[in-house]
Amino acid sequence: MTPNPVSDLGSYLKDQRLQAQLSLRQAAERAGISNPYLSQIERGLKRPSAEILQAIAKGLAISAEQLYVHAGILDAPSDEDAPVDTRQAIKSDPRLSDKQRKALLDVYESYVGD
Amino acid sequence: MTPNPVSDLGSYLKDQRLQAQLSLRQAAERAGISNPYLSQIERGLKRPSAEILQAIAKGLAISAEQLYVHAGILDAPSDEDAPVDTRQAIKSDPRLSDKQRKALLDVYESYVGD
DNA sequence: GCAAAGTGCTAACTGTAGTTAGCATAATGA
DNA sequence: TCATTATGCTAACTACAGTTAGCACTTTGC
Repeated sequence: MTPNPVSDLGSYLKDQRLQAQLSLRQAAERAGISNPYLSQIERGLKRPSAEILQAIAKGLAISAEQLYVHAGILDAPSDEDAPVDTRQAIKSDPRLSDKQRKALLDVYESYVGD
Repeated sequence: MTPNPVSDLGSYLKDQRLQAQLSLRQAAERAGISNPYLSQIERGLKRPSAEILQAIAKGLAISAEQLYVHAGILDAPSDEDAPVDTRQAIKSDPRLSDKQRKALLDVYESYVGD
């Protein structure tokens, strides 16, 4: 079921780093940590502190909350606190043109199947 | 203005513990950590890992997010600026995989600029 | 062909988180 | 009065997070 959160954190981080087109050293420098350490984190050999995680998240411009969840440090977003419905948010977003709104909704629906 | 988050964490924790009518040892046992360590945390001598923080939070039945913010580990609630934020909705949508989330965010961001 | 620079990795070290053992004081109760 | 128990604290240790130095392998450019 839920994959090991700690070892999974590594591959998640690596994924995000690659998607951001960053080398290990570049990402490490952005996060202000050493590249061997980031390497060890990505391979699941070390479990970074939350401070480090936050720094990495900032460096990769991704959500710290997301990272914490993957690190098993924060409990998964409880469905009970009723996160805003994404579809609804898109529909009512004033910053989107109608065309953009439609496109974004299409992408979203293709993902969640509906 | 904003007090030092790290040293402030200690007094915040102590406050919460006293409000819960727990002795140091009781709180430590509930959190599954040693009482000297909790003592040092409360006095700002040690900075606990996020895992420990989470355990303490659970023991005191308080919000882990709250604690993380006080620990300076999580940035203060960001949704103040945009009440119903599409970006936020996408980020916290449990139906999306991380890849999909990233992709959708990329599309959205390309639309609204930011 | 071969420097030069970029890739990720290993080894060995340092610092600090978190431990156990035990101290001093204050409150309870026989 | 004196043992007992709970309070928080200090000291000394262990484990591991995070460091620097440097290796082997590709890729780029002259």
